[in-house]
Amino acid sequence: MIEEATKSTSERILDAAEDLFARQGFRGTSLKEITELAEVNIAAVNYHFRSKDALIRAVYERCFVPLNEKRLRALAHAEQAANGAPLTVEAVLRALFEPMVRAWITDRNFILLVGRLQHEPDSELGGFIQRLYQAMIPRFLAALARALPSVPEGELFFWTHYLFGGVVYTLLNSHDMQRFHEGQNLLDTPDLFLDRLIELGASALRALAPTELENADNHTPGHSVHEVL
Amino acid sequence: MIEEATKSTSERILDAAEDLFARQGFRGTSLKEITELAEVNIAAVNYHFRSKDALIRAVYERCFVPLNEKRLRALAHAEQAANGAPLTVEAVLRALFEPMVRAWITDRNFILLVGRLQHEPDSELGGFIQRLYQAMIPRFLAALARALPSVPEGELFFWTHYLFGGVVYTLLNSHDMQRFHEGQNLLDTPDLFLDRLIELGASALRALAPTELENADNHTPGHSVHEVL
DNA sequence: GTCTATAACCTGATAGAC
DNA sequence: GTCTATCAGGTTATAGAC
Repeated sequence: MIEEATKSTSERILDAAEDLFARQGFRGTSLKEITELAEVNIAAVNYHFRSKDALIRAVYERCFVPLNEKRLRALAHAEQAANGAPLTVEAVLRALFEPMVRAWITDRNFILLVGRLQHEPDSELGGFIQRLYQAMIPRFLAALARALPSVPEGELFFWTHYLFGGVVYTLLNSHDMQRFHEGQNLLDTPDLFLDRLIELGASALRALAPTELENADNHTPGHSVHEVL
Repeated sequence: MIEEATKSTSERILDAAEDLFARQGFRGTSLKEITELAEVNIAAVNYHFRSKDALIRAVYERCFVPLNEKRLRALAHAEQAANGAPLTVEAVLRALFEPMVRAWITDRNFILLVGRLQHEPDSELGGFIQRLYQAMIPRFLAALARALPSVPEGELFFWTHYLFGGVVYTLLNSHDMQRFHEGQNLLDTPDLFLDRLIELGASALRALAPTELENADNHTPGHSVHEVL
């Protein structure tokens, strides 16, 4: 996020745009502000990117593509370790949530940009991001369905989406913790937060199938996706 | 949301502003758009409200105050029914969530406006809304602490905030259900959604206190706050 | 590739007639 | 209370010199 002299003009523009879009939104940020923060000429945006809309898409692509790759790689890695056996719910949720939480630690812009997207449901940008997610969701849903075969996929999707939303909201509104309740909170210890989150999420999804036994032999709650990244 | 000829100019402006702010944000909405949708003169905004900022606060006040009143009234009603005994976790969560879900059914602008606030953390508006919530949170936290006395309040707040966030995200991104998974979903049956949500949330909060027994005598999962409104 | 200059337009806010 | 007219400034985008 810090503009270095070595970075190219287009990278400096992307850095500045990411920062300002995250904080102020798309419409709330002018090209003038972006180019001033990036310390480039105002005309450079229209030269390197075609328009403001194209710049927005470039910013999102740079954020989302690597994160979704990490998630899919973490899932593939867990499946490889399971050696053909169905994954535990915990393993699937960890592959889904850990990259996002780790990204949040190093770069809080990402979660802000995710939040911004909730208000662009019909735009061209929304469809663009939708395509990115649509490649990921079937993979994770299939893994969850193998972990909990007796739960209808529709319910699995609905409540995993709910749990996912809680993570986004919690990270997005992390200041609420200091604002409304003094003292330490779980976000100060992301590893502990992840463990508790996965524990809570897994028990919630398991509760959808009261009679489900599920194979618990390769249950590794402390296992981290961190090492594969 | 429908402009009627009988409504006053300031009400027409508030309706139009609420609609456009919800869809486009504050910075993304011009006074010209608002006055055109409201079918009033452009100068009327500065006459009835002092400025655009004051209009935004008026819109939020009109949305938030009644909802928080409903939540507090539902909690007070449940406590009255419990006759001095601690409430169940379910009863507290229902008082917290039901007014929001019911508001979402009739007016989806509200949840969009809530979402917009996540990106105004430092502004004067953020502080304004914070004061509204700050009146509510201690009341609900106290009720939860009575229901689960062995759980530290910090953890109760953190995970209730998480569960709350999941509701906001789910309602805000309700289109995801149709987008990513065909067929019926829980949001088509809000009463069932509420029951499942409260069930899931209560078991999640109870899991924070493994040794907790808790009084389950006035446990009424199907009880609705609807009748008191 | 980078700059200046400028076009064409929209913004919030206000003054003053009715 | 409601209107027109207008202010000073900001907006995206582009044309053309270097």
